[in-house]
Amino acid sequence: MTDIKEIIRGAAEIIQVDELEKRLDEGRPLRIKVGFDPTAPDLHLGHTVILNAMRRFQDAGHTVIFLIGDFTGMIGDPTGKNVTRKPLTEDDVRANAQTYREQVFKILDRDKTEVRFNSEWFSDMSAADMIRLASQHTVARMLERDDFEKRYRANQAIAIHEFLYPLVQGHDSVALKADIEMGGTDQKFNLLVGRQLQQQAGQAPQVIITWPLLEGTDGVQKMSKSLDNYVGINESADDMFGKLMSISDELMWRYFELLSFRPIEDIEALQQAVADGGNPRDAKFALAMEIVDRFHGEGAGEKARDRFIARFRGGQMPEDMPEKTLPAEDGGIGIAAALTACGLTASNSEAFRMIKQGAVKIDGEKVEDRDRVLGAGFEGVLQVGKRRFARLTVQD
RNA sequence: GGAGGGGUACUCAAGCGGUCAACGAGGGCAGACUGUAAAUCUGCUGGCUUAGCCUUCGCAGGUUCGAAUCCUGCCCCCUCCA
Repeated sequence: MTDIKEIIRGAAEIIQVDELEKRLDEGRPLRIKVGFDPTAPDLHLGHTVILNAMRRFQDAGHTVIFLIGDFTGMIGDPTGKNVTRKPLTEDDVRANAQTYREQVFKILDRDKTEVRFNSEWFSDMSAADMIRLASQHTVARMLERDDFEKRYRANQAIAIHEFLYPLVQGHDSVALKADIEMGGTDQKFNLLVGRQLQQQAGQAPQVIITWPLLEGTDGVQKMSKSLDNYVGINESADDMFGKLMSISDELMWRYFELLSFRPIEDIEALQQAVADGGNPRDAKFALAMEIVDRFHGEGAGEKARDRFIARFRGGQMPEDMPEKTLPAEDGGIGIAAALTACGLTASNSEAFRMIKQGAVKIDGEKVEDRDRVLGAGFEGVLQVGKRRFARLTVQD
């Protein structure tokens, strides 16, 4: 039996702990519901925090319900920013769901996962039923939600349908008879509505477990694609490894807690080793290897680490890099134009700046002459900074 | 419907007739130092056929030798009143 402490490690909040313990004591497989937005199927490590928790429940013998909010997607969670959101077509939803499946089962146990759509019980719901659902909650209680309250006080618009979102999500819990619902800390209010609706429907209220939003590689803001501080689960092993190595030491422990499957004692041992003078880099290696292994298969992490070491400690070039062949004009091509054509710099102006700063190398040799011309027949590796490489051939 | 305030480069934010490709901060990139970490220091951060030239300050016109800066019209945002 898996230790409950292990399962809920890193959780932000549990409502109520004693209810959770009681249900676990019942000895039956619990139904754990987690809802996913059907619009953003490109997962990054931030999303995996909750997937990992789901997996731990599965390993302890429980059933996980992967709920795709296709009906809810038509409403759009109130963010205050995007009042209007393009409704998804059925085809979109199906395609997104497929992408989800492919990515999600890298972590979840397929056999212990129930994939459901909330359109199952909503698309046929009558207007009368919907109004009946709406009657189960009050405006005052809706306004308890932080962002509603702020917007209301600030005289900003709140559309009626936004009030419906928590109700719809809560009704999902009723329909699924969820024992537990998990979500990000930003979901707390919606999850609480589920508790209430279940109670009104005569069900035992679900236990709520919220998970922190993982910080991105910058260590400050939450991981998100738009902030470009994310590590995508479909990224190459080398990119993934490199990005993980670039996080700060402090953040590394956070990632260990939320992303690693290592037992807590192991992590504490690593922490102790670093405190005793061990190189934190080695702990980071362990973290990066574990995560690369998870998404690229056993052994991929070790290989990624070896390449990493070879490249950065030994100062070697990466094995694979973009290759480019350019035509020689008037017998050659200017270094700046070549860098830009290879995508290493955004413009010739930037290329000149980089050369001036001593950031440009050809086959490892620093380029000093900004007007250098690469003649026809040139073959070599262009480099800007530490990480941008391209292999270039100049043709006649 | 009325009154007022504002739209400047990735973001915030100065400038209010020439010395402005545009202060400063953040972010980003690069160099040094390292463990491709953090912190720190330094530089860069519109484009080009790059020691010169070209295009930028909501949009379109106008005044002027010269405008981000003045005038006119338009669009958008915010605040107060109805």
